[in-house]
Amino acid sequence: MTENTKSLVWFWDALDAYLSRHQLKQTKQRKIIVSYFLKLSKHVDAEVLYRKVRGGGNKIGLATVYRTLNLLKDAGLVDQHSFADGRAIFEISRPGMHHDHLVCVGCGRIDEFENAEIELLQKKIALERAYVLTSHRLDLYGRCKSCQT
Amino acid sequence: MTENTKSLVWFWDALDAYLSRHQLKQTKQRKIIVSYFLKLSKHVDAEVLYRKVRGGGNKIGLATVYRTLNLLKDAGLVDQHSFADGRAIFEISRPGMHHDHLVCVGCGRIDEFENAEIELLQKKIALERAYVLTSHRLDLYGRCKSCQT
DNA sequence: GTTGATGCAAAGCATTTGCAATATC
DNA sequence: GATATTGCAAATGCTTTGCATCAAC
Repeated sequence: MTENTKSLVWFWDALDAYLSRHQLKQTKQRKIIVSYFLKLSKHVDAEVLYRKVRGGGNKIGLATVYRTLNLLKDAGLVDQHSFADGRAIFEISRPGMHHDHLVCVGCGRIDEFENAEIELLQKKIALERAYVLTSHRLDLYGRCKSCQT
Repeated sequence: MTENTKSLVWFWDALDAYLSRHQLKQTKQRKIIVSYFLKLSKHVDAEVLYRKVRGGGNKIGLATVYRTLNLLKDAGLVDQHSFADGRAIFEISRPGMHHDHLVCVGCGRIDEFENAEIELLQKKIALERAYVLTSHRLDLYGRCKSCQT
């Protein structure tokens, strides 16, 4: 277990709890995939994760990577987010800590931000239009410092 | 020419100009597709437009609908927007009049809104992170009045 | 009669699914 | 040993593309 994953014992615990609670099985591919997922920084995309796993010498199918990611999503442990280019990224869910993304169109880098004022304004807008909000998506696209020629 | 399209002469003019400027041809399928596009209200999706066109007794391929929509997009006459469910919608571009969307997860209805304060806050955030913004996307998902059981 | 446009079917892309083989409980 | 899981390939849904045929200039 690496430095990185060591601090994420809660994640493994929550996953174990979810698995037994749903009589799902603890398999070695799930362990491998999850540990690579945790080793990658935030904003993991399925293809990249798959390549990392394969690169580590494990012969696991892409479908299993997707299935595992979906499992984590169902368990409420990760959030899925899809960007304008069609790819989806997964990140460890930090309940109550909502944030939005700033995506660099040059290098693909993703930064996060939170803004309470914006959230408030969104609620106000929904209220005015008589919508009951379930979620929202705010992505800012632009060039990060190092991609501004 | 219907009521609806009559008021959109500028659209046809701009399209004609674009076509000749790029030595592209004025075809009957383009005319048909565009007139159906203009007849549909805002937020047109390719599949729906295709069905309308076919419903009108025209045998035009789906690919041509997509090609025409992309042409309009290249001409700067329509904007494309894609929602969380993967479908894309096209709408007449109203330069300078940026707006965001409120999407009903129940019936698929789409409302629009603009909020200068939010735009301003976005600019502020980008500035703080040293990003040069190129675009953004803000979608609010929820249930509209008639979908609140 | 060039050159661009169309229709169709095939290809892409990211993701999901069916199914027989296999690992976990 | 029952049942969930895997790997693979095939299927998906939306959109694009290749190509021979056809229409616009």
